[in-house]
Amino acid sequence: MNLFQHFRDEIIRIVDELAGQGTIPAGLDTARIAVEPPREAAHGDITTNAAMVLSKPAGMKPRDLAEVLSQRLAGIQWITETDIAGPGFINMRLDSAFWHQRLEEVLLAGTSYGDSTFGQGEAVNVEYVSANPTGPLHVAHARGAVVGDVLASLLEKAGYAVTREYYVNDAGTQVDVLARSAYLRYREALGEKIKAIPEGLYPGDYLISVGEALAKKFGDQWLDADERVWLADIRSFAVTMMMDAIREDLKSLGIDFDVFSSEKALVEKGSVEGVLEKLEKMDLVYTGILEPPKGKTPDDWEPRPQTLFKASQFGDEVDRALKKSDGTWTYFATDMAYHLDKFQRGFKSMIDVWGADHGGYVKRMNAAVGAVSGGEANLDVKICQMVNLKKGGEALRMSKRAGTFVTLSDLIGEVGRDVVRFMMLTRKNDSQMEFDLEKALEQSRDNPVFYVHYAHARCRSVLRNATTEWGDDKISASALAAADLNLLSDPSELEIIKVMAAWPRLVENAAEAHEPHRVAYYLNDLATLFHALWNKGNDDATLRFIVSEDLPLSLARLGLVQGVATVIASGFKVIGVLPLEEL
RNA sequence: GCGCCCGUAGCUCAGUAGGAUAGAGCGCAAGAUUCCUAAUCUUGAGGUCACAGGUUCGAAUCCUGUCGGGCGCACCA
Repeated sequence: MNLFQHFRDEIIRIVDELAGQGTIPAGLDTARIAVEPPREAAHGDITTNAAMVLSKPAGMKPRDLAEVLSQRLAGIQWITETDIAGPGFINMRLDSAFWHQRLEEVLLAGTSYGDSTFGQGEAVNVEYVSANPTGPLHVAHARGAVVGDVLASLLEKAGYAVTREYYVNDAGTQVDVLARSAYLRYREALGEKIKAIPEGLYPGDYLISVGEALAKKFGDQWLDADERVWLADIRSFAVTMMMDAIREDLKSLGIDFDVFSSEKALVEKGSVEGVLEKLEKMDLVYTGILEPPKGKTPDDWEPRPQTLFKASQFGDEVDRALKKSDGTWTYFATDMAYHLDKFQRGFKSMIDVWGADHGGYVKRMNAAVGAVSGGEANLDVKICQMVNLKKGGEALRMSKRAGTFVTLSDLIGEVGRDVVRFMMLTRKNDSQMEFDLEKALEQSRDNPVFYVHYAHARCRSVLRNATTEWGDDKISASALAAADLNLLSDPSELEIIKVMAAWPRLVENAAEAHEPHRVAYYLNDLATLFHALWNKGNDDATLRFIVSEDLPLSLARLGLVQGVATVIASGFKVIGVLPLEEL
């Protein structure tokens, strides 16, 4: 349970009661009432701004209203103490038995602790990676892959019905380039000497095996054939191989999609004509000439009449082209059709995770979704800023042209899957990030992945030791849940339970804000508290987890340890990292 | 020139939909250590939240402008 939500419900009930009695006006807007942990632990366990946000509409001074609310709150179960502070905060303390119950709840729930019905089963589409099927994934894709995947897991945990989707751009000119590049390698595989890869084709070595596979399957039939003869076949063959490679890369990151949507299939189905028709009916399309971009006019700029979408009616700066000057669809047109397709599949809530280089595309896509859904659907685009790879403080230069760009599988090979996943969440998605390969492998406080792993391993170690001493049946999670947890009375023990009890709230808030990085920060905080508690046992032997001569106390403390391990495992599950038994 | 993102301790960054006295790690100084190990912890110093206005009970957070950095900027994807 989200305990803050619980007490918020209680406060709203009291407000209604007071309104019923005429103490305060009826029909006050309670939406802005928040129940939160206070910033300072000294202020209590929970705090509410209710008196401050209601004071104006209620026509009362904040502190007077706080006084009234506070008296009622003191009668609520588990609230042992209320206090009015500052401009009108109501601070409350909760009975320690309440916290012991929370620990019991953790132990009974296991890693499903924090699961919530907050999302009420709402369908959410999370689209991420969607890299062009023209080569292997590289480091820049890793961040989007992890952010999208963990966000999806987080939303699932918070009670949304999530679909993980990959949009395969298998219809544009870039896959023709891929086909031509593969054709070159095909001729190479049949014995022809290829000197330099011509400008405009993909030079990567990864296409050599595509050429070989083509030669093996199709023989020399296309050796002297015109492009029109082989283009479609080679294109689809190469795209399939690229997608297989990409799926393989994603699998090594532990990522699996529910749906791969093909741009080609969408186009062939006539979806783009469909979206145009829909827009025409709404009078959102016209033929016109766009102004040159302000300031810097491209050299080859010339006025061209094009089919345009009235994006400016939906918050974009200018209207956007749906057709190129040669009459073919723009990428934007197919993308619009794709998002309409998502909407028609029942998604009113869509999240796209994109790279920084697509930042300028956000407004028009939001405009597009607003238009095609008639304002019913919502699109949130998460832009992942660049990742600068470093090794021992020195920047690793990535250049496709020089062939030195680091692939995703290189990165995973270097530091491991779990480290990549966790490290990608150590920054907000819209902040740039430095990823130091050496630091990521260090076993120190510097490395948050290790630090959290270490806390979990320490928990497991203590539990193993206890099992040796007292046997398996006493130390299982369910047995520990039945222990007398009220014996946990040290402030540091209660403090760590309070942080565990905040996990359900964090899941809901992070899911609602679409901010998966909060999970990583939360785990780091929990690990910090646990390491501190551990060391207290070193300073003061009476605070150790295992006190041989006191079985009941030990069992209660082992319950705490099991709880910490459980919540860490629960968070790791969202991040997609396996907790370690030992290091 | 325009748009988006960012600007918080010496460095790298959080800041929980506007809350109380601004928070971590690293680095620096001093100390601790029989459960997983000095791979960890404790204490301390360190801040004009880029700058200037505004909104209100209350702003690092919202609005406007300025400065600085990143990404992008008819028809590519």
